[in-house]
Amino acid sequence: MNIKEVARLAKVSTATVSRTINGSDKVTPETAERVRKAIETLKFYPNTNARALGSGRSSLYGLIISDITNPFFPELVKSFEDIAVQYGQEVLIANTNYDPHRMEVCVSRMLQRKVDGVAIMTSEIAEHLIDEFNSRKIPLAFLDNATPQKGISNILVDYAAGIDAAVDHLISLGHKTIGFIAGPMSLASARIRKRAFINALKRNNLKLDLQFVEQGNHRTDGGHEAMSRLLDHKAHPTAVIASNDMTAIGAMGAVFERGLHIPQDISIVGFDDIELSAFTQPALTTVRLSRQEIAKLAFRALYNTYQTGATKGAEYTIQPTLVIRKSTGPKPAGKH
Amino acid sequence: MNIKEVARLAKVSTATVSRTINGSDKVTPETAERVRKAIETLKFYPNTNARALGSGRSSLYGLIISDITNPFFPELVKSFEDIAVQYGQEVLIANTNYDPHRMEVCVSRMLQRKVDGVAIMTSEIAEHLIDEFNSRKIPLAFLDNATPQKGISNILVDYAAGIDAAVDHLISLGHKTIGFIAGPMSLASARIRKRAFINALKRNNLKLDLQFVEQGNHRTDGGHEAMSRLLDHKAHPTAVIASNDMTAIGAMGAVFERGLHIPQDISIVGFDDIELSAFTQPALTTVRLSRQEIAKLAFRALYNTYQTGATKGAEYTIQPTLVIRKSTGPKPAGKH
DNA sequence: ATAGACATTGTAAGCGCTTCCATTTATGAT
DNA sequence: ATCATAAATGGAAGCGCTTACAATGTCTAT
Repeated sequence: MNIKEVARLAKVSTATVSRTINGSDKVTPETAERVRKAIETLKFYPNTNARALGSGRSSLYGLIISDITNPFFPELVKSFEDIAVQYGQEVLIANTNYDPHRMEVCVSRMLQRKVDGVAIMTSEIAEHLIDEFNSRKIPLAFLDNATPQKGISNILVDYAAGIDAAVDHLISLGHKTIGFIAGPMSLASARIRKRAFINALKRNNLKLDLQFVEQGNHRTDGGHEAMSRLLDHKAHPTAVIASNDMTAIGAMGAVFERGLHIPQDISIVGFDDIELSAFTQPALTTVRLSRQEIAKLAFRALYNTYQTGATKGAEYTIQPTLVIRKSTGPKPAGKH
Repeated sequence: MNIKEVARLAKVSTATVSRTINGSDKVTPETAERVRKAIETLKFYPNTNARALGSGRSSLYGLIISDITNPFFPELVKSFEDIAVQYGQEVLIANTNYDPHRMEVCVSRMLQRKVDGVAIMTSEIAEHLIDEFNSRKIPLAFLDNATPQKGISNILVDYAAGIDAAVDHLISLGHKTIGFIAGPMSLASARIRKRAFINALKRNNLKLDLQFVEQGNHRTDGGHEAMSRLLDHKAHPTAVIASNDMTAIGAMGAVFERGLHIPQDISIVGFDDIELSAFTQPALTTVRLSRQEIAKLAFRALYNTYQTGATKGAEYTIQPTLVIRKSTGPKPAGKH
């Protein structure tokens, strides 16, 4: 079953069938109708591989993530696909599994499939791999690229604004001693969040006690351990901000283990607003980072760059927003 | 950059380059080495579209799911990809968004990309769409296909065994009045789970009180409401089994709202063991349904069928296993 | 030295589309 | 009626591979 058979049945040339499929305006409505009917009766599905090969356009956009089982990504993937579908494009997903070596495999897949653009939503990528895309003029869009390059689009997140909102919220609840559980310092975004926290304290004239800035790893276990250490201090903070939600969830577990209550004894704030966060007990107050917005901006940047052949990438900044749920409350009376 | 340039640089024909890429044994090691070096220096990536078109094999396997943001699926997707990679195959993911109409789009994508097989992990699919695959001899693998057909592989889940294990566990903890929150009756698997629950009670000579068999919807809100209704009974069950984890999580929220404690006042058991379940407070005891096993069996069935050209599909049964965490405990003293 | 068998490599015809260019047909101005 | 112009359609080359088949080279047995 191919375009030739359709052409035969519709009594037109293959060129006309192709034009009909692609919605060219150079086909009379009657001819188009005849072709469409032929396609229908033959149950013909145009071969994507042949189309891509013939046209030189794959209509495929790559999306490289760390790991689909990491709760941060599913919503991002879904949003990216939704917007791609709106533009009549398809999506190729690849995950690195946090392994720089696997990034090569991901890039290779993208290159072999001749994608029209790639969104890279995970940090580590070697310079020479970026070059592969550049030399082939394949548009790239990064999330949080620390060292932006000409021609590459970049989605920046205003982490500072998000952290500020969290700190302000806690201050408005009367908290004066606020702790922080940082993410891995190898991650640029984690470093920025930590710094933003320190700056926010300064801005509000709260004293910064470095023993209340603990180190986590953006996973639950790290959050659990860091919070345990925080609680070991006789005068521990009455509120703690975690660098991401998984950390916050781990931290909550540590609080419960000590027989303390959230938010009566201690308030917790996360970052990201993963789906899980609405279902913790109590529901987690967190700084929402809209994956939908990230996906939309990234896709549009890629699409526009590909279509216009632009040589310089776009740059966007996303504002996270505070989502107040049940894990934050007034500073407990009698505490400092 | 194409195979021709590689051939020129390596001073061989394109056929030899192709053979080298595909690991044919009809190439002298020295020649192969020369070709490989040429590929390396030219940074050549073979065009997947051309390969598929030329060979008639796409080496692509489709995976149709409901929605990647549904916590049941990410692990399934990951496992499916992992096993596919092991076999040197690629994966095309499509989601229906629970919309039968979107299923047509998914099928269309699969057909256009000429996939070598499709795993359908979501229920509703119209008969005529199945025919499209059958007539093209594209292997199919279903999860829980209620009406199995010749030529189609089927992964069955022994839901009854899972529910039995949950009931036995609760009985061993002393519970005598056990409630159940069912899933949507439109779902075959939900119907089976409910029936299995009723049978398990019978088998253990526990009296079945139909007012303790509530209706949920496999989402948190349904679980919440159903549990609220259950708790309205003055003599409510001391343990409740939910048809899936999302339901169980919603139910837990309802319990907390009444100021009751889990598992001291009431025990809760879920089904599926989604990632979230290990992080609820308390961690959810649940019946684990291994998505990894499902994915492996489905992929292997498809791959084998495609390779051998077999006309009859395989059938497998998966045994779920009880995962005991913290949401179940001894029947509260003084209760019936 | 020579024929036959076998291993390696090359030639070229597809695979199923898209699209440039040529051709045909319709339209309108003169 | 006639010709220029535009619109619709067709012919065919090409996209980058794979692979059947042909050609070449090597080696052994005679």
